[in-house]
Amino acid sequence: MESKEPGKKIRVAIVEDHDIFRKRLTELLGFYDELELVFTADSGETCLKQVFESEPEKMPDVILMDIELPGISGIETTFQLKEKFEEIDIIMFTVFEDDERLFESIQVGATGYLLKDTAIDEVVSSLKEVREGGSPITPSIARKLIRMVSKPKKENSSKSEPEVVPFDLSPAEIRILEQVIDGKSNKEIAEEVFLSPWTVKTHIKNIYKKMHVNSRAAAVRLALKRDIV
Amino acid sequence: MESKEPGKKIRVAIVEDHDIFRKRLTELLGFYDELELVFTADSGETCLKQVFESEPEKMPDVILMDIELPGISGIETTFQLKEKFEEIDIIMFTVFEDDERLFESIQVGATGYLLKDTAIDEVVSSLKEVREGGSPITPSIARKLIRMVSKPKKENSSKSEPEVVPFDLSPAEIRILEQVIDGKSNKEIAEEVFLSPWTVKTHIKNIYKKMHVNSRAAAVRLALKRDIV
DNA sequence: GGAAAAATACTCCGTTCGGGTGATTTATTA
DNA sequence: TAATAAATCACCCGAACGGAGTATTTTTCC
Repeated sequence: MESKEPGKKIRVAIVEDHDIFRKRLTELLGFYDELELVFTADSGETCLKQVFESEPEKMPDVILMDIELPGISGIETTFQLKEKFEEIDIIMFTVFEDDERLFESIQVGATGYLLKDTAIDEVVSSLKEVREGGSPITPSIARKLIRMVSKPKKENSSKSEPEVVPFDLSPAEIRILEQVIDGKSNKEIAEEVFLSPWTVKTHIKNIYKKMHVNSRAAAVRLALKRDIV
Repeated sequence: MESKEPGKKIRVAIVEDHDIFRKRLTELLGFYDELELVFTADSGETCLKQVFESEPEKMPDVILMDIELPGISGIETTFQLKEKFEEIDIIMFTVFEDDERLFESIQVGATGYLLKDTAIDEVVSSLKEVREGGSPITPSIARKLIRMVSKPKKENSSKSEPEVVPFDLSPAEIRILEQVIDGKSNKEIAEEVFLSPWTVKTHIKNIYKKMHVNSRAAAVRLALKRDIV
C-alpha cells in the first residue's frame, strides 16, 4: 500500500452539525501543516453541494463525516459521495458505537470509523493512514468488525458458503432483482416466479430501500457493479 | 467496554520461534511495569503445554502469537487454545499481511492482528486495549477486514479492448445512455444535457431500437455487459 | 449542391412505476 | 412465549415511461 501522493498536503473536509465541535475541530486541525482544510459543512446536503462544486485542486482527499446529521444522514451522504467520487476517503466520526450504523457505514463505502473522543493527534494520524491505504478504526470498533467477520460458531458448520450478499438482500429479493436486471416488468416477473404482481412490487420497493436507489435502472447498475448476480 | 481487571498487571505470553526476535521482545516488554511476562514459547506445542500446566495465577491474559511456527501453526495453536481457554486473548503477530491467514486467524478466535514492525509501545498499548475489550489491528489490516465485510468486489480479468463498435449509437445517444445508466429520469437528463425532455425521449427511443430492448433496466444491463460506457 | 444521417422538438395514449399505507402469515430467535 | 423479521397480497395516486407518429434544423460527406 503506497501513499497516494507522498509530499502533498492532505486535503480534509469536516462534516459536523454541532457548531462548537466543528469549530473546535477546525481549529485543532489548523495546527497541522500537513493538512489543508478545504471546507466544513453542517449537513449532508451542504457537504454534497460543496464537493460537487469543488475545483479539482480543492477536492477533499478525506472527509471526516459525522453520522448524526440533520436532514440526510452521514451514511446516506457517504453513499451519495462514493457513487460519484470513489476516490474520496470517508471516515465516519461519531459518538456512538452502534453496530448497525457501523455496518451500514461500511456497506456504503466508509473507509474508517472513529469515535469522537479520539485524541486529536490520533485523528490526524488516521487521516494520514487512510491516505496510505489503511483503515483507521478504534480497537473497540475493530472487535465489532471482527465479530462480523468471524463465524458465530454456533454449531451448524455444514453451511457451505457464507454467501456475503451486499446490501443484505433476502433470497426472495435477490431472485426478483435478477429478473429486474433482465429488464422484465413487474407483471412478467410475477408470472415467472408465481407471485402476485403486488408482492413483486413490494419486494422491489424493499430492494430499493436497501440499495438506496429509486429506479430499476439504478438498481441494475448497482447490482452489476457490485456483482450481486 | 470495561477493563477486566483494572488495577492488575497484564499477564503476557510470547510465542515466537525466532530466537533473537523473541528475546528482543521479551527484553523490551520487561521495561513496562504494567506487564508481567508469564512465559515464552518457541512453538505451538510448547505454548499449549505451558498454558495447560499454568497455575491459575500464572495463566496469561494475552498471548502474542506468531503465525509462522515450526510444527503446528500459530493459527492451529490459537484454535486449540480457544477451545479450552476462551478467556485468553490472542494477538496474532506476523510479518505478512496475508488475507487468507488474517481471515483464518479471525475464524479461529484471534482478537488482534499486528504486524511485527509495529512500534513497541504500540504493542504495549495493544495489549492493554485487548484487555479492555478492543481489537488492536493496524490500519492496513483494518482495511482488509472492512473489505471482507463490505464488498467481495471481483477485480481482474478480461482486459479486452474496445474492439468493434458496440452498437451503432451516436455520440449524443451514448451521452444520454450514460445518464440512463446513472438512473436518471428523462427530465433530469434533459436538465443535465440542456435539451428538451422530448428530445431526450426521442433519443432513448432510438437507443432502444438500436439495442433491441424496451426498458431502461434492459438497456443498462446490456450497456454494462458490453462495456459501452 | 444535395442526399443522408443526426439532432432537435412535440403530441397522444395507454401502461408501468414508485411511494405511501396497511394487513396477514410464517419463520426465526431471543 | 414474545418479539422480530421475512414473505405475501392489496389499494391509491401522480409521475414517468414506452410506442407511434410528425416535423424542422444541422451536420456530414460524397
